[in-house]
Amino acid sequence: MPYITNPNDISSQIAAYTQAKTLWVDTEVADYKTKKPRLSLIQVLDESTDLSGDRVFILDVLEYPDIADIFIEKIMLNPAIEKVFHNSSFDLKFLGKTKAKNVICTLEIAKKIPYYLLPVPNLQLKTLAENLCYFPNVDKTQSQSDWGQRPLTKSQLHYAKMDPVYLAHVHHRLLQLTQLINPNPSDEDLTALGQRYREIEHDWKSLDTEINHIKDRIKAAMQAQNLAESDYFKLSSYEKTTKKVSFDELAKFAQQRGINLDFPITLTQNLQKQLGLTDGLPIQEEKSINSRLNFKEKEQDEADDDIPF
DNA sequence: ATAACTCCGTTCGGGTAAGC
DNA sequence: GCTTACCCGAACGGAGTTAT
Repeated sequence: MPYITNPNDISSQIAAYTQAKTLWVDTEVADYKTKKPRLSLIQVLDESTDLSGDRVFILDVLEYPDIADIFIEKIMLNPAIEKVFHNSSFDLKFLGKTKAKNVICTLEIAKKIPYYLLPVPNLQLKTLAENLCYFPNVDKTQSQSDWGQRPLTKSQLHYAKMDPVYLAHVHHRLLQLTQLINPNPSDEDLTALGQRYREIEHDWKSLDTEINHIKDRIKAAMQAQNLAESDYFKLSSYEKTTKKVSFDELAKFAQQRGINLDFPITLTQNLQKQLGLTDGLPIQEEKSINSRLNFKEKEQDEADDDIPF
């Protein structure tokens, strides 16, 4: 685990990384609660199979923002290098913002995977590392420590080194799951999918209706008992203001003020009924095709009404 | 504290099926 | 054949999550 503090060494390490295909990257930020947070560390891993963190380089850029800028220019803005982060939107605030190219976010990937394939209470890196990759005892206690102090403690450096390791393994497993959930629709086995649907339909209906029933009861109960909070739930409410005006008044108003209100209004069935004949109205029709799944109750009997033998 | 993003609850419109 | 009930998707806005 090389911990590099010398600006020249950091620069040459950055130069070496320009040849990489994929980099797993994490940052630590000091004073993140203040108005002027400072980038403290950039941790980089270029070999996803590393389990120990031996190949992680920790670049200490706290005193060298210009070196961080070199990292941004040579690595972050380079579309040829794939950069993997967890919750990349946070790190990108310090590493190139919207100008960064070819950035992968494991949090975003994880969000796209349905719960039944990734049944975890949250999608924090620690949780994914433990549940998806079976890393024991992932320590996140240093996460909110003082990254502005020097020297950094041993456990801070250990924490900093391990994050890219977790990241690379989580990334690998997420890619596997992603492949699993994105089959080619043309190749799908509709019989197998239908059978699976039948298998779980009963449990799904039972659970779904019970969950909703319970929710409704809890909501009604908390409202009746005037509770904003119970052991398990918070009840929030907000006021919603909807402003309405009669169509006539609106038209008059717009005309008087010379306001251009030339935008289309949907003629709902209700409106059409009220209008009656709409001859002379330049109505534009937009057609859309919506498809919808309908279940067959039974296996269909071989049709006896369309095949004449 | 922040920013980006998705989730969740709600409402609305339109379409289909059930019921008479 | 007509009305009613229900379901689905779209749209909207607040809540929640994630990193340090």
